[in-house]
Amino acid sequence: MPADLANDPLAALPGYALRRAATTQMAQLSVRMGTIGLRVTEASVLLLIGARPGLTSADIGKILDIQRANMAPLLARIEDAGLIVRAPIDRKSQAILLTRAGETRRAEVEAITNAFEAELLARIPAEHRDHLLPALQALWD
Amino acid sequence: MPADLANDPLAALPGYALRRAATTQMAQLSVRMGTIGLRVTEASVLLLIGARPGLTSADIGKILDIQRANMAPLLARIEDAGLIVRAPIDRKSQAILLTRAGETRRAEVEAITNAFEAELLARIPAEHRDHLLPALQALWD
DNA sequence: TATTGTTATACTCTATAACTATA
DNA sequence: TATAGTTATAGAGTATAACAATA
Repeated sequence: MPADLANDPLAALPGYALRRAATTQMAQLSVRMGTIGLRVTEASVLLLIGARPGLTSADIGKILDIQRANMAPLLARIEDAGLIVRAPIDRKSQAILLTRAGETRRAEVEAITNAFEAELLARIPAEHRDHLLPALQALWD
Repeated sequence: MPADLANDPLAALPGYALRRAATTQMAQLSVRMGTIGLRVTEASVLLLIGARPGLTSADIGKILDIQRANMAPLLARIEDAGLIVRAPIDRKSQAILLTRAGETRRAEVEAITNAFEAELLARIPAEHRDHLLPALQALWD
């Protein structure tokens, strides 16, 4: 059901609209990432590692706002899938790097992401479009 | 961590910013609703029932995009808390109505919501502020 | 002392399937 | 036949606490 001011008194609230827009869009992105066997969070990690190889698990968690405790099983899944390897930095930390298969998968994630982002922006009336990203960035911390 | 274009290549993606902004803001709203013993979804139901008394469980679910199966335990919780009652419409459907205690709680939800929404908008640079709601509504269905 | 990586655990939201009863 | 309400169940994201090992 699209935003319906007449019947839904919550539809006029930016915070509520933010939640509804995010859940709807993320559900759609989840379906697309599912076609290549990835969850959205796993896909976001592949994009980050591709852009910044050598980050540690803790680094990735801080940047993507994922708790260290939740990074462990996430990395285990994409490692089991052969997409990443761990290179020891010292006896405590490990750099996360993409494998060849991981780089291939990352490129697929990038293609899906670019198409998704383009379609998302296309849905927004032109006069509002360029304001979305800066407005959202101001709400994020 | 706020949006950081230099270190987070995902920060320039509107869809990713949408997710981050929504999770951050909803976590904050969740804390505030928690002070009156409610979850965000429960609070949204109280606001809707207050504005449109007599809706059925199925109606509420369709408007708020909550599955019928998930409405059952949600309504059971706020009924057990004495905030709503059910009035039979026929032998199959029930109208959901606020009790006196429910109306009091709804007013508290409204106050929290108004303060939250005002603070949310205040964070957005003025030139972008009025564009957020229409942009989000265009993404929601 | 602080940080890394990990395990265990729990809560919330969301999703589907299946069932009974009634419109 | 379709809809209302419910139960059971599972997947996903998120959160805290606790631990061993190392910086």
